[in-house]
Amino acid sequence: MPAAPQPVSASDSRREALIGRILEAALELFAERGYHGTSVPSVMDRAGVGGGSLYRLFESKEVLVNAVFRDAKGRLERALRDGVDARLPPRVLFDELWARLTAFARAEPLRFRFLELQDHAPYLDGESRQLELAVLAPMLLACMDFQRRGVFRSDVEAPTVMAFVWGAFVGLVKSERLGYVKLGPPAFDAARDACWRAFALADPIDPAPLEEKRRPSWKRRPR
Amino acid sequence: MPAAPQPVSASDSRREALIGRILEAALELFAERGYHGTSVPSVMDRAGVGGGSLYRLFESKEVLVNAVFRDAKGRLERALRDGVDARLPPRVLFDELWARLTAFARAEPLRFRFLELQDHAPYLDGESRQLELAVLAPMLLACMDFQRRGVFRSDVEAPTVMAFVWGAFVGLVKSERLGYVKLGPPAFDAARDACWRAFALADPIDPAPLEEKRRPSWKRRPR
Amino acid sequence: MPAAPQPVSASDSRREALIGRILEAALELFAERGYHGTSVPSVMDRAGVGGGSLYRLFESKEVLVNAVFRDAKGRLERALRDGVDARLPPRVLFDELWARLTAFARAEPLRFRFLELQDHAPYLDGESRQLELAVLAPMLLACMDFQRRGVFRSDVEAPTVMAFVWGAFVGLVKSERLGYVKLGPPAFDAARDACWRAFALADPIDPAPLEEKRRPSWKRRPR
Amino acid sequence: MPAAPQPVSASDSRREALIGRILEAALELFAERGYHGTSVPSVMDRAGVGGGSLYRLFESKEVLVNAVFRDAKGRLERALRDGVDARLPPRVLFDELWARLTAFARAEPLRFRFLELQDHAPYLDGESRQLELAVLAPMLLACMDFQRRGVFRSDVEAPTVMAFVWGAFVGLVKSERLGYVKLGPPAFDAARDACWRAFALADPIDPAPLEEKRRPSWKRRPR
DNA sequence: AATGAATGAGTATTCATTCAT
DNA sequence: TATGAATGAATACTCATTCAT
Repeated sequence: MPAAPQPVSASDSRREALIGRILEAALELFAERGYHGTSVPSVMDRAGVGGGSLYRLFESKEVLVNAVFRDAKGRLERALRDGVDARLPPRVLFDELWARLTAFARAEPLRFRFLELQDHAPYLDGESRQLELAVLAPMLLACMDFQRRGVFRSDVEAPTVMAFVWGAFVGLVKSERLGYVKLGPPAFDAARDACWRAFALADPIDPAPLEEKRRPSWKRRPR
Repeated sequence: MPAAPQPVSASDSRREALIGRILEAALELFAERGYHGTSVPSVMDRAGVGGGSLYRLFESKEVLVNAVFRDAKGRLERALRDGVDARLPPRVLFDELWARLTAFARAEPLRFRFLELQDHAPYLDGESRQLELAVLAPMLLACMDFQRRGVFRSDVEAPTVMAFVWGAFVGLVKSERLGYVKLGPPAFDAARDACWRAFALADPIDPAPLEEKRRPSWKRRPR
Repeated sequence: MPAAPQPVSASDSRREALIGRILEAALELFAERGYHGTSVPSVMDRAGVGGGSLYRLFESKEVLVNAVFRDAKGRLERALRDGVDARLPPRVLFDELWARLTAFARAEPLRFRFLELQDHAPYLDGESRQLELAVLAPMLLACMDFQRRGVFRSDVEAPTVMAFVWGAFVGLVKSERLGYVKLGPPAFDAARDACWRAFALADPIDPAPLEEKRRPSWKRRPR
Repeated sequence: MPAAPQPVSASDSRREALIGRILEAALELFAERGYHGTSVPSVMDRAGVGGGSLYRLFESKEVLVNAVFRDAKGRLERALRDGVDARLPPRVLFDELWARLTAFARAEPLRFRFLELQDHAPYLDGESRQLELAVLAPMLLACMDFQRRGVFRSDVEAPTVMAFVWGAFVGLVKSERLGYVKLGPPAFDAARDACWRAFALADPIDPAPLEEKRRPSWKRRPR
């Protein structure tokens, strides 16, 4: 089960390293200044590569930003999905996802910020938009499942719940970045519980005892 | 009680009209493509003015974007604040603010989107940032008041509550714009109730009977 | 003998005053920053007139600079010519002209500087260039006369003598403006004598006794 | 003794050539139309380079004009200074300098004209102004030396003598450029002698016999 | 393969000039 | 008559992209 394809030759690995440097540099700049605010030469400088090399690997600025997007979105997707057992008890599953999201935002602030900035920007291509859905889909399914099982209320549609929860989380992160609040683990936990209260039906099915099993993946770096 | 100063001459009113056209054109483009993605000539074209005119009224692109920001933020502020009685019962006050926010987002989608794009972007000047706070402050005060009076839980700080609620709302609006969900009044009401549940203490102080008085300003345009 | 034409009506005199203000403002700016470095709006501002007025009186920037040039050159011409008796003894005549030149440069530094800057600039029209000659002609005639009468050497042509003397004078003034030297009347007198020595034949025809009659018009302002 | 550093690579020499072409083009245009009258695109066109290239080598129009100035002033300085023996007999030294100045003005009319246009113009930077003094200093020293040794009169200060002589020379050159006079070697020699007479004391210390040694470097191109 | 020199279309901004009021 | 709002061509400068080395 090769998670990452092995480079087959020295030159391949050089190529990979170069791509990595460029993607990293581009991420930093795009996240900080946005797509239009970032010049290709500034990416070259930061990555320490010449113009020709960059353009051999990415045929245009648009292709580059899409690559950065797919890389970041892919990492987020894996961070949320890998090794999650959808059959966990709802509350545990919910907490697990929230914890993973928190960990990702903490470990990869630039990627998180970059992804926030790009909501269907016109320079994103079809494939990138597909990925958007790929990230949301499993969470959406879980949400629908919760509703079907009576864990979540059904007075709002599942996508709306998703939008709400995702929005609330982004709001917290953005607010911290702008310096309006300083958030530690307890605050994130409280926010998580607030989300749960917002949509959960008061249910004896999902009782307090689960409390001990929570907080499972607090420090893991998804990178 | 003249809310807006009356233009005292024909040339003043022409000037106002021109400023209005430019601000409108700039808003549309900035909201759609962002600051760096919008060229000054494109604003001229859309506003139907020559280059010199725009630069007589706004001395640079930065001044222009700040003017658009202040205009939009000011409208939002007035929409949220004008005629609100902070002494209403908590639940009624909360619903009122939510309704006003909803109405603003509906009536002024471009302005709302533009404001969401700008998170303390480096081209906003001091005065614009002041306004940012001016909008949040009353809501923040209400939130702290709710906590003090035991209406809201106190396990999260008020700014965090604000960030959460604001983020959730933005998440909903953005999601609708991207076509992920279609939201009608009932969905917004449900989201409002979800927010309330997220932070309210189950309290007999704020009893059900208030229910009848809700939904007060559903169609008002905040302008 | 009306030197300046009398304005025949109130509106004529307003017109004259306006023209005067514009010419003055333009002179100051052109002298300081040159033709291309001076914007028409800056002239309007300094003169305190609207764009339309300026363009009614001067149909273009080129026409304006020519008017300034002719005004300045005309003043210089009159300063050098009015009331000069070409039949004075050579040395006296020479000293007289030098004194007038000095007085003009002192009294009208901006005009002098402006005139220095414009050597056949391409925006000067035929009439302006004619004036150039009108200023030089009498001096040139005097110079040729001196040569004919054996007062000046004849190993250089008269125009060359003129160029030399004029250049030397401009050199002094420019040098003072740039702060390289500080020149008082004695220095100008010494320079005058140096010029004389440069071209005069040691002649018993022009003996020392004339000394008393010199320095005749030291304080007159040619304006 | 390598006067100019050898380009160490092909790309270095291409770079030098490009810089040379740009400086040449800029010189021609600045000399003809002045700084403000010359557009950067016109320099590009004349040099046959694209916009980016010019701006890679010179970061702004101001930097460019300073480079042209320094290049021209440096050439003039070397033309006046290289291989001059300050211990030559005064008259011989004076003639030598005059001859070099003449040769420079003949060989490099554009550079001479350009330098004349710039009188401490506001766009010249500190380094350029230093150079200004570097050119004048040796001549000034010689002049002061002449005064100390009783070769030149002392009724005017040395800087004034310099200003006079330099101004006279510029006057001649300018006059020829404008077509007022046509100057050959004899005319320049006569002007030189006029300058000498203007300031020299009649002295037996510097007798006629030196006459034969004069006119030493009439055709040398200063670079 | 990799560089960075070179390009030229594009950007923000200014300014000579016109014209409605 | 006089103003200054309005224009649009032109300017200094940048940047996405190409290509010779």
